[in-house]
Amino acid sequence: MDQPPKLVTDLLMPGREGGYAKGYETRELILRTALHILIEEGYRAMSMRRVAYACGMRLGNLTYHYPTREDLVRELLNAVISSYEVEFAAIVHAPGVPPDERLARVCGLIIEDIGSKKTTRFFPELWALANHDTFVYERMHELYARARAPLVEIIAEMRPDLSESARFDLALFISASMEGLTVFAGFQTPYAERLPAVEQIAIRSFIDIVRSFRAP
Amino acid sequence: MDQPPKLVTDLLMPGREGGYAKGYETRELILRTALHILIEEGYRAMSMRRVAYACGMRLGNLTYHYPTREDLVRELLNAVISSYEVEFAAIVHAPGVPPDERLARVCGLIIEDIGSKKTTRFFPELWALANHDTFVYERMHELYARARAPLVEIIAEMRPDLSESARFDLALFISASMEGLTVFAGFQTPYAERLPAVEQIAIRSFIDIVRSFRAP
DNA sequence: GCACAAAATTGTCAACTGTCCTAAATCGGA
DNA sequence: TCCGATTTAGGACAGTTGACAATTTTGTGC
Repeated sequence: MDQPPKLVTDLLMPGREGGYAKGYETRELILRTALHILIEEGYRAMSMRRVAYACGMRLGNLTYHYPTREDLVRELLNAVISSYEVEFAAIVHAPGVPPDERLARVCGLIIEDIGSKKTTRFFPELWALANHDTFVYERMHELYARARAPLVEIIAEMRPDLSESARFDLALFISASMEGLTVFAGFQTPYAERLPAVEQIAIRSFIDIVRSFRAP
Repeated sequence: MDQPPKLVTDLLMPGREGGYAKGYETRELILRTALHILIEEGYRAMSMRRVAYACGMRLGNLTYHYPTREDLVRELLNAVISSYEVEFAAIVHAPGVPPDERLARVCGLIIEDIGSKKTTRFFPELWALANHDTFVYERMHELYARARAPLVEIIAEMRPDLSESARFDLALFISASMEGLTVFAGFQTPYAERLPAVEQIAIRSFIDIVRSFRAP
């Protein structure tokens, strides 16, 4: 029932500018620990002290690196979101494959990622936060805009006859549709074992609707 | 930019058994206020004192009706989830309409509900909570199972040739697909104004995939 | 080895949290 | 109207929270 070991880093630190190497490592430990608590016990449990003690350090030390809780949350989200952004950037460039197949591959990757513990746990927290925090809201939708971009491109190849707006709506639907699976077929959800079957349905459905869509 | 006035109650109190009418009204006020805070400011802001003072009452009074915070949260979720359950129950029974049309109607209702402030704000909180709280997890998936039931029925009418499992997977995909729209095209989200367009795409896509699905 | 910045530690602060308790006020049925 | 059940007020409690100041330890570059 455990998770396959993830080779990809689930957290991308911003480049170190000045400061000692040790401090940089400390900050990475802090963010990694904070993420761990967020995933395992939720946002409410992710207090400054909780993070500090889980790091084996004192509160004052934590507040030295991240003066306020808001600073910590901001940097944590930035680090996690950045890790997705570099992953997506790597996927976009895969030429010599027909667009249908590329669409299937991209969607397959995204849906399989949804089955991972980190994604299943992290994003619902993010969605909830985005409803009440402007910074989270903007950063999150910035990420999703990047994640949608490849979809829009592929759809444009498949359906050059469609308007830009229609293509966007299709990509939006496909993207949102996949994200919705998180709650129902994500890690340790009731229908986690149906994820592969639903993935097949989803991909077939997406290709169909892109091929057959007619503007109203 | 405001919400059209909702006539349907967004919170269904459990039947009053014993006690004075006053106490019953107080409990309703408490739950309604707690929901309001949850929607407007998030789960973290929904503290006992915050709820009590927003109700214009003292903390001691709140803890009389809901001794612990967990009691309050449990009852709040039950009340909100129940309101959805009675709505769904009303929709199920609408005979004399072809299944495609019924599928379109049910999905249309659900997607339009996703555009409401209450739904857009409440459910992401629920999803996040469900990841770390067994009670919320079970109650939430109980709700979704009921919400999916009509879909499964309609799909069974449209595709009696399919296996039970295949029908379920289709319903699961359709249901999850719609829920995913919450984050992107829900109330005051970046693409809220695309919700009607995406609704058309979604419904067409759902009917297509149910009609054309072939077991692997 | 020195000087100094960076890092880490300790302790304190007011504010807030959930829970519990008792006394007073209020309500509804007899 | 009166009495018991129900509801409310008010306070006390221990524990937690985020923020901050003062201090010591550590590491780096010269």
